[in-house]
This record gives sequence, structure tokens and C-alpha cells, in this order.
Amino acid sequence: MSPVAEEREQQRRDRKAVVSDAKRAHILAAARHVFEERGLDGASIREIAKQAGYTPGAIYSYFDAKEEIYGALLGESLERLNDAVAEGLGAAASDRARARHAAMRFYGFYATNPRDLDLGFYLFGGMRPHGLTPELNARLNGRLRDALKPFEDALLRLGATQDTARAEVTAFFAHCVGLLLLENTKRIRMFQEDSGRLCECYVDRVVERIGADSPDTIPNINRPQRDAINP
Amino acid sequence: MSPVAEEREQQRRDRKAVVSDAKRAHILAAARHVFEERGLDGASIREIAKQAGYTPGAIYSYFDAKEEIYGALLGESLERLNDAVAEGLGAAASDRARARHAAMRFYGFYATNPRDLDLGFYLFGGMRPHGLTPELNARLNGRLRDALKPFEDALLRLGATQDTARAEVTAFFAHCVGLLLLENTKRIRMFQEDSGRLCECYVDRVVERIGADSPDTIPNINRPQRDAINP
Amino acid sequence: MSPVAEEREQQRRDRKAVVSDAKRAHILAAARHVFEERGLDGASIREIAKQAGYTPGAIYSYFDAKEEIYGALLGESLERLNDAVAEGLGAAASDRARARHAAMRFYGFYATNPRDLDLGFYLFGGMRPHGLTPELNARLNGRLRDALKPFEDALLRLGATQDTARAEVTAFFAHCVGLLLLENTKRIRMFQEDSGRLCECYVDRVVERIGADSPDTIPNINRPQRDAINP
Amino acid sequence: MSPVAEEREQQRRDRKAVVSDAKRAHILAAARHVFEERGLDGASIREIAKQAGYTPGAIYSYFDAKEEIYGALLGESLERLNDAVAEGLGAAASDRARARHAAMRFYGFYATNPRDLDLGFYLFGGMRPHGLTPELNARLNGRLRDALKPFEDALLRLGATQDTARAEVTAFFAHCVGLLLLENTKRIRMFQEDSGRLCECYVDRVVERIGADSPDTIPNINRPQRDAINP
DNA sequence: TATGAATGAGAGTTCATTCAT
DNA sequence: CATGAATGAACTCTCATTCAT
Repeated sequence: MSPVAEEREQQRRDRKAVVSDAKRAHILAAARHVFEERGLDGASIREIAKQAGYTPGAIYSYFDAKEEIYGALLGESLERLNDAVAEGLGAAASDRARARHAAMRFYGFYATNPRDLDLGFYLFGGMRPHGLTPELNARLNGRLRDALKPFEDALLRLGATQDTARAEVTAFFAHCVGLLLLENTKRIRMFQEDSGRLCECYVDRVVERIGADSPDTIPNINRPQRDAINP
Repeated sequence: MSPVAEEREQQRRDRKAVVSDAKRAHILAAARHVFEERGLDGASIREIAKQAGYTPGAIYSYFDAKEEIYGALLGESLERLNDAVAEGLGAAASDRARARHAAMRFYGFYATNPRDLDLGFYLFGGMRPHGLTPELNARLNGRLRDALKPFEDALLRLGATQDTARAEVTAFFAHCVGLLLLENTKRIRMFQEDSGRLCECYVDRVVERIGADSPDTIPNINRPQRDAINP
Repeated sequence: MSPVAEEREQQRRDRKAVVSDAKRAHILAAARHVFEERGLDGASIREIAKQAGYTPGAIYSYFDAKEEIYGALLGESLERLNDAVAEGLGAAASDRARARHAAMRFYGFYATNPRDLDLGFYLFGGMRPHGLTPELNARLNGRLRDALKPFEDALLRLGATQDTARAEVTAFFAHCVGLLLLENTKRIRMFQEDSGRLCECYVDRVVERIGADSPDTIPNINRPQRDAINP
Repeated sequence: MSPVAEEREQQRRDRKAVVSDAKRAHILAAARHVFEERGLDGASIREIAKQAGYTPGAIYSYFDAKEEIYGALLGESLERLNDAVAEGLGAAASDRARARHAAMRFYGFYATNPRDLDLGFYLFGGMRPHGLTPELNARLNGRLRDALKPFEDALLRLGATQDTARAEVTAFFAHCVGLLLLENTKRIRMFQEDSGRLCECYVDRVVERIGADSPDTIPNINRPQRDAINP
């Protein structure tokens, strides 16, 4: 094939790939939509296909199995999470602020997009052979950790040891997840509390504890009373 | 009807009710068993009936719908939870100890019986028309709060205000739930942490914070270092 | 339970069992019908159910899997085969006649019911996990051998050794199967031959060969020329 | 069009035809491969296309339907069968040897390539609208007969009449097919016999019977005992 | 010629639920 | 009270085939 023809061929392939990717994304969007409306169990291939304007069989041109769709959905979700955490992080004026920002952004992402949390737990929980290969699993795990990295880094900068930082991040993650679940299932109302405020409280305490010896560049005038969650 | 006949009729009804309750309990036990072995999705009416020694149709003599079984199961689960939390509580030598005991027992129950957590979240999450009437829902909510009451009471005794105690209990509940979920989905391994230890840490901090002015009757020699989770 | 009640209960169970068996047989008949009309591949659960006047799911009250239907069909077929072979065998006047009768009845059964041959080969060929358990397989194999037993016995009576009899039976079985297949696929026409006559020829030769030293009680006047298939 | 241009056009057409035929053959080879590995049912157009390095749609440039592929495959198979039978036939030292050679080669081909037998029976059995036109059917039938011709000729040379030869060939073909089927479905093991030996036995008997009056040029010292299959 | 997305039909199977008995 | 057959809808997934590009 002549170089010219080769290039044309390449262009054609690219064009096709672009279209194909767009359609895949479209199906994924439909899947997310269905999933948001009817939950994970209600999200059948039929329903996803219908939403996307396809027949069920057509879906299998883009995904090998239903679980692969979920895998892709989770991957996408984690990317958005990372983006959300990173956004505005550079503007933080101090390590304390960075820690708070990173943590609250993490929380905020899932507070705003509750279905992404379901997705994460469903998939991280138990997956069928297809869809979540060990490699994909590792990659997704990595992206989750990535999203918590900024918080961890800030803690380290505040003087925490590696071990302490890791433990605090883990505990924070758990706290977040718990609050979010309570929020999603409306359980938090039962306790007449606001999960966002509780999370902020928790993060502040962690930051105070870790950064006790590291004077904040901008003194934290607004939050003097930290003896109890509810002053 | 003569008073005598009326009494007899009542006795007959009572007898029937006792038998019926026993059978209901038996089916519930079977359901719990199936549910523990195969998870929520794997637990079909057929399977539960088989386990209980019945045919599928028979189940509907005792429960109106599958979800009602789950509701009953959750009710039962919450009773066991309350029992677990109460057990040995009287033997605690101090309010600090009572607080720790109540909290860790709560955690321990779900750590030991992970399926009960699933159950709780499945049902508290979203339920179909049958199965979780508002009244039942309220009752179950109440029992959940009951299980956290001992912890709350201990905090109050340690000097917390009503608001603080409620907030701390809520936050603790969330923390617990988060840790347990991470544990169940093996996510906690990802962070190379132990959820039990993290929970203990969390509880200790709460107790220290609240009980700062209330000297423990038995000085807590074994846990002097509370500056960081990972010393 | 009183003996009377027990007996009644037993009767009720029997009645139910009879009805159930009849329905099972009805489904089997429908399956055989579908199978005869559309072949093994065309015989879907849906089609069988429709034929039997059921919805697809109902079939699974009687059979655990599609292949179990085939298994049952084959079992039934082999019973009919055995019956066919046994019929009129007692009336045979000599061992030679018995041998001929047993062999030709075997052939005749499959010549008359070509689908039963398909069934046998499909199932004996390769079966999925369900439907043809090793035990069932062994039982079916046994019934097939049973159907050839009368022929084998007759050969033994005619003086064949055990080994010779077994080999002759095997060869006869193969010959039969080959002829029947050619017949069913109309290949035999291609050769302008009649498979029934060829089979008779084959059997006669075997009988002559084995029974050479064992004078027939009724001299076989009608078949003097055995030098070639086509005299 | 000028004669020159016409010739050029013809050349172009020829070139195209050659290329097309080569690709067709390539697809056929892929189909055979798939079919050998996964059987008739497992051989999907998708799989064949993948093996051949094509996409499913491309296959339809060369074959109108899946069944046509099978038809072509069978045609090819029969050519190979004819080749196999012919090979080394000239070296046979006597008519008896030729007969034995031709027959056992026929048997050997299918014993070695069991899938070709499946193919033959699948197609010769029942075919859908496409794939096996009467003409193709006639041609394939012809090739099958061709493969049996050498055996028939040898029998004629040994003195058989036309009718006898045809009948014997038919019977042999059936015997072969039966043995091969028993072999393929492992049924022959059930009888603890070896199908190859049984076939040889059968052929020897036919040859002895037919060639009784025609002394073999090379006396058959090695096979003196022909009174029973199992001496 | 080749692509590959898309169709439409269909496969086996499962399930909660109902209901005559 | 208990049975168990039956429903009807749903499930994921596969396939031969078509067709615009």
C-alpha cells in the first residue's frame, strides 16, 4: 500500500474508532441512567439497550458481558472522582487547607453522586468471572487509592509518618463511606444529623491532630472549638 | 356463646397462634440459613422453602411476600444485636468501660455476622410495596437506635450534652458501618489495615474526648498514646 | 395419624403421583412429537411446552433440564425396543429361528421408528452435565445390551463361544446401525438396495456360520443359496 | 470490443477468479479447522470468520449461507476420501489385495477423520433450503460412489456379478458406517471390541466369499482361520 | 471486497407468586 | 395448612444474516 493510501486507511480507522467510542459511551450513559433509576438489580441488558435505542444483542458488540458494562461504568466513575478531588487543589493556601480540600472533595463527590457509591460497592464486592478481571480490578483499586492520595500527601506534609497517614486515610475512607451510606439510606435523618457537617468535623479533627505541631500559615479563626462535634 | 365456650375458643386460638409462630420462626431460621450461605440474591423462596421442609406455596401462609421475610429477618437480627450489645454490659466497671463495651459490641456483632449488615442495608435501602410498612420501618429504626442507646447513655454519663452524645453516636455508627463495609468487601486489605483495631481506636478517642474531665475509676494504663491512630 | 387417615393420605399421594406421571408422559409425548417433526436441534423447550399446552417454565416442574427430557425419551425408547425384541420370541421353533427373530426385530424396531435411532445416537454421543448422569448412562447402556441379549443367547445356544457371540453381536449391531442410517438418509436408494433385505441376508449368514454344526430342527428349505447376497 | 480487449478482459476475469477461489479455499480451511475443534454445532460463522482473519460479513461474499460452507466442506472431504482410497491401490498385487486395500482405505479415512463422517451425515441427512441444491447433492453422491468404485471393481474382477458387487458394496458401506459411528460414540467399547479389526474381518469374509473360485496370486498365509470373527 | 454494527429471533433457565385441590 | 403445578415475565447471551459504508 502506498503511504498515501496507508494514511487514508488510518484516517478511516480513526474515524470509525471515534464513532465506535462515542457509541460505547452512549451505551454507558444509558446504563448509568438505567442504573440510577432502577438500581443495579433493575438494570438489565434489555433495559439498557432500550434506553440506548438498541436491541439487546447489539450491546454485545461493545461489551462482552453485562458485568463488563459495570466495570466500565466504575472505571469512568473513578475517573470523575479523581477529577473532582484534583479540582481546585492547587489553589489551597496551606497543607491544612489541602488536606481539608482533598478529603471534603472526596466526600462531596459521592454525596452528590450517590449511585457511584453503590456501583463501587457492588463491583468491589462480588463480580462474576467476566467483567472484572484481576488486572481491571487492580487498576480500579489503584484509581481509588489515587483519589485518596492528595489527602494522604497533605497529611504527610503536615508531619504524619507513613504508617499514620495510611491509617488515617483508611479510617477517613471508612468514615466517609459510612456517612454516605447512612445519607443514601436516609438513616442519618433518623439521628437528626447532617452527614456533610459530620464529615467536616471528622476531617478537621484529623487535621488538627496530625498538624498539631505544624502551625497553619493561615490561622484557622473560624473553627476554634473542637472539643466536641456538637459544641 | 357461653363464657366457657368463649374461653375454650380463645384457648384454641392461642394454641394455634403458638404453633403458627413456631412455624414462622422455623421458616425464618431456614431463610437465615439460606441467606447466610448464598447471599441475598441467591436466597429464593424455593430454596428457603426447601430448607424449611416446605413447598414454595406454603411459605405464603406465613408471609405475604418475599420481602416480608426479609423484614422479619431484619427484625430478628436487630433483636440479636440488642442482646449482643447488652450482654456483659452490667459488668463494666466504669462509664468509660461501658462506653467502650457498648460500642465494640455493636461493632463486633456485625463483624461476626456480616450478612446481617447486608440485610440491614438492603432493607433500609429501598423496598418494594410489600415487606416494609411504615410502622415496621419505624419499629426497626427504633430497635437500631436501641442498640446504640447504651453507648449514648455512657457518653451522657461521661458528661456529654444530649446533642453531643447524639452526634457522636451517629458518627460512630457511620464509622462502624464504613469499616464493616470495607471489611466485607475486602477493601480494608487494600489499605493494609485491620478494621477492628481502627474501630477500637476510634472509640477510644471518642471516649477520651468526652470523658476528659471525668476521671476513669480504673486508670487506663494500657493505652497511653492517643496522639495518632498508628503510634 | 390414625391408620385410616394414613391410608387415605397414601391414596391421595398415589393419586397425585399417577396424575403427575401422566403429565410427565404427556410432556414426553409432546417432546417426541416435536422431535420427530423438527429434529433434535429444532426441539426447543418452548416448542415442546407449546405442544404440550404449557408455558416453558412449567416444563421444569417435571424435568430439571432439557437434556433430562432427552434422557427420559431415550429410556422410554429403549424399553419399547426391548418389548419389540421380546415379542413373539417364545414362539420361535428353533435356536436358528430365535436368532433370526431377535436380530430382525431389533432391526425392525429402528426401521419403523427412525427417530429413536437419532435419539440414541445423539444422547449416546455427547451429553451435557445434566440429563445423562453416569448412572443413567450405565442404565441406558444396559438396556441397549439387554435388547441384543436374545440374539446373543441364541448364538450361544447354536454353539458359539462367549467371545464369538459377543463379537458377532457387536458386528451385527454395527451393521444394523449402518443400514438404518443409510435408510434414514435415503442413501440406500443411491445404491438401489433395500436395507431390510440386506439385514436379513447378513443375519442369515451369521446364523449359518455359527450354527454350521448344529442341525436346525426345522430344515431351512427356503434359503438354500447363501453364496452371495444377490443370488 | 476488439478481440484484444476481449482477451484482456478475460484475463482479468481469470485473475479475479483465481484470487477469489484461493480466498474461498482459505475460508474453507478455517471452517474445517473450527469444525474439527468444536464440532458442527460449535462452528459459528463468527468463529470461522475469526479463524480465517475475516469479519462475519465478509464470509457472505464467498458463500451464500452457512450451510453452503458445509456443502463445500463435504465436497472437499469427499475429494480427500477419493484420494485416500486411490493411494497405493496400483501397488496391490492381486484383486483380492485390491479389494481389501480399497475397502480398508475407505474405512481408514473416516476412522482417522471422524468429523468428516459427522459432516457427511449432517448434510446427507436433512438440509435447509440453501446449501445443498439437487445438483450439488447429485455431485456429492457421485463422489461418494466413486470412492467405493475401486472396491466394487475389485469384486467384479474376482468374479462377482454386477448385482452382487453392488449389493456387497452397499452392505460394506453400511457396515463401515455402523462401526465408525459406534467407534465415534464410544459405543464399541461397551462391547469390548475393536472396530478396525471387525471391519477387516468383514472385508476378508466378503473377499473370501466372492473370490472363492478365483485363486489369489499371493496365497494369504497369515489369515487362515475365517470360521468366526473371534477364533 | 470487506467491515462491523445492528437486527430479530430464539435459546435455556429462573423466579415470585397464585390457586385449585 | 399445605401442596405443587402453572403462570408469565424476566433474565443473559448467541446466532445467522443484512447492509450502509
